[in-house]
Order: sequence, then C-alpha cells, then structure tokens
Amino acid sequence: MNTDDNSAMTSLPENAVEDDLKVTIGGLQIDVLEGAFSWYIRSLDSVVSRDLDARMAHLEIARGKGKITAILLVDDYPGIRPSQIAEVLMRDRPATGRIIEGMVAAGLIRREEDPADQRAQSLFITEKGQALAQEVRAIIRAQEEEFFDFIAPEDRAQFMRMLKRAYLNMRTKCS
Amino acid sequence: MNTDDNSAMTSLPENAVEDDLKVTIGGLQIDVLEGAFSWYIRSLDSVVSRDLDARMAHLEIARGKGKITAILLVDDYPGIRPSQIAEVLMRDRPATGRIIEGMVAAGLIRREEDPADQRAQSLFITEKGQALAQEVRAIIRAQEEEFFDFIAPEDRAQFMRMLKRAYLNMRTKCS
DNA sequence: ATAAGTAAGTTGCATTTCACAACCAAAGTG
DNA sequence: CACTTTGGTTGTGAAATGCAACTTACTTAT
Repeated sequence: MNTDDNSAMTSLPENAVEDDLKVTIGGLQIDVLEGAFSWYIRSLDSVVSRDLDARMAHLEIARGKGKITAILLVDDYPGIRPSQIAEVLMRDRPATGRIIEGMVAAGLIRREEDPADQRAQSLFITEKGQALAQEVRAIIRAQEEEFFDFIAPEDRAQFMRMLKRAYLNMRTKCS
Repeated sequence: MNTDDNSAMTSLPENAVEDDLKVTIGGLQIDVLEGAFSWYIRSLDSVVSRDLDARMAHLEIARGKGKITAILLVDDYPGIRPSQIAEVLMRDRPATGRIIEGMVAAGLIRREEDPADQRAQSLFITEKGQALAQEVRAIIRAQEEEFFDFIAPEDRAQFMRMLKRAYLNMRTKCS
C-alpha cells in the first residue's frame, strides 16, 4: 500500500493525482514545457554541464562530455578503438577523431596501429593520462555528491534507475 | 509492502539492493559514469535535443531550446521583457538578445518600447508567430508521446516529479 | 581472384552556440 | 547631482557538431 516511512514524495500511490508541483520561474509558467520531459532534461543538462566544466576547467581536458568519457574508456580498455568510443559517445567519427587527436597532442593517450586490422587504431593511456583519469574520476564523484546533494538519499536509487532505463531505451531507439 | 500489480521495476523496497541494472554499451562498461547522474542527464539531453531538432527542422525556428521557449513565453505573456526570458532560459542577455533578434527578423514577434521603462522592451507575438507557437506546442506534445513512449505509464508521474524536483532545486542552487 | 561493397579514420567546411567583456542608455538612490 | 544598478546591444573568440568527400583496408560475392 506504499505507506512506508519514506517521505511522502517518494512513494506515489497510483490513484493519487498529486500534480500539485507547479513549476514557475520568476512567476512565469512555461506552457507545455511544464509537463515536458524534454524541458527538464535539457535544462538539467545545461546546468550540470556548466558545473562540471567549471570543476574540470583547470584540467587540460576542459569542456565537453567527450574527452572525459574518452579518457576513462582508454584507461579501462587498453587498445580500444576510436570507433568504439564514438559509439559510446553517440557522435560521428570525425567528432570523435578530433577529440582523440586533441588528447594525443596533449600527451594523454597514444595511438598505435591495430595489428589485427590495419585501418584501425589501438589507443593506450599514457602515464600522464592515467593520472588525469584518476583526477577525472574524483571530480565526477565529487560532483555527484556535492551537486546532487538535493536528491534525498532514499530517492537516489530510484531516480538513478529511471534514468538508466530511459537511457538504455533511448539507445536501443537510436541504433 | 509495495506489492501492487505495478511492474516489479516500478516500486523499490528500500531494503532491496537491486543494483542489477548494469549499463554497458557495445559490451563496454563506462567506469564511474555508470553511476553518475550527470552521464545519463547529458546523454539523454543530446538524444532528446537531436530528436526535437529533427522534428522542428522545417519550422524557421530550427535548433535550440532558446527559440522554442521564447516564442511560447511571448505568446503567453504579451509584453514580456527579454530579461525575463533570459532568466527562464538561464542564458545571459547577449545570448537571449540574439535569439530575440532572430525571431523579430523572422516576423514572429514584435518589439515595442516598454512605456513604463524606456530601457526595456515589450515583446509581442505576431500572427505568424502565434501560428508557429501552436505548431511548436503540437510538436512538443508529440515528442513527449512518441519519443518517451518507453516510460511505463505508471512511471511517468514519478519520473516527472523527480525531474521537476531536481530542476527546481538546481535553479535555487544557481541563483 | 577480382570486383563490389562496407568499415575505419581523416580532412574540409559550414553552421551554430555560447560566454565574456565592453559599452550605452535609463532608473533608482543617496 | 553623483553613484549604483538594471536592460539591451555589439564585438570577439572559442568550441561543438554535423555533413560530405576521400583514402585505405577489410569482406563478401560472383
């Protein structure tokens, strides 16, 4: 019956309407956007990204989801290929290639020729890159704790699960 | 006890671990990002935005959250000022000003001088803009239905509420 | 085995976004 | 009447991103 001691907002009886959470900004309502998933996702993204960029600003890896993800992947999967990174990033190969190019130039990763396939490259992390990857992990963890502190502990798991499900479904939809 | 006939994934007993939802992409795990809100938010954003851009592509209002929001606000609040729009968009005034400039040039809105404050402008929708605003609303509603169809109906309200809460908290954090 | 097709990366290009700084004009405040 | 704050504009520069075209290499089919 969903009557645990969770906060009242955590559990939603399916017959309760509870649409009383009206979103207004400076007194303005936002039309259809008020009920649009896309609005909140997009707005959250811009704030989160800005915050993360600020935290990474000193890091020679600066802005963008791309480099962050790339360096972690290369660190975790020695010999990974650019095209694999592109798939994770959901970017095309030119975009990914440039990200990699920048990281090679910065001495964070190293390119080799894939012995099994002469078209492809194998990417490897350098020592410098490895150190940076560790910093990146720390920053991401810090952001998760500090920035998302407003999510009640009981809600975290659930929110995360919903995001994951949305993400996975969306990926299948795109491919 | 959370034993409704909802899908098993919908209700999360607080003592169940249920972290079995492992996210992999093409067989790759994504390091700390796997547990990071930011990853899912940013990834969702890029897909949603792309989809929305595609749906709007024919609309003289093309890409970006900015114009969409702006035209709806001007339609809903005749005489609204650019700075108010900027606050909703969480952009600075130059960015907002250029969005408005483009929309004026396209004949979607009209600028007047605010009688009460000679620095400020009052924005008004034109007929053309009004028609477009209607199209925009329809597209957003369509996207919400078609694109987010993978969210189970029982989950919608809850996911929405969590997004709203996150959004509102984040706004207070930024201001 | 050779030809056609497909996949990996690169380059060029063109578009858009976006933030910061500097600036002007008008209000409000002492 | 200074001084500060607010509303908007212009300028500039950096960066992301997506598309098209191209080269090289692998794969498949005939």
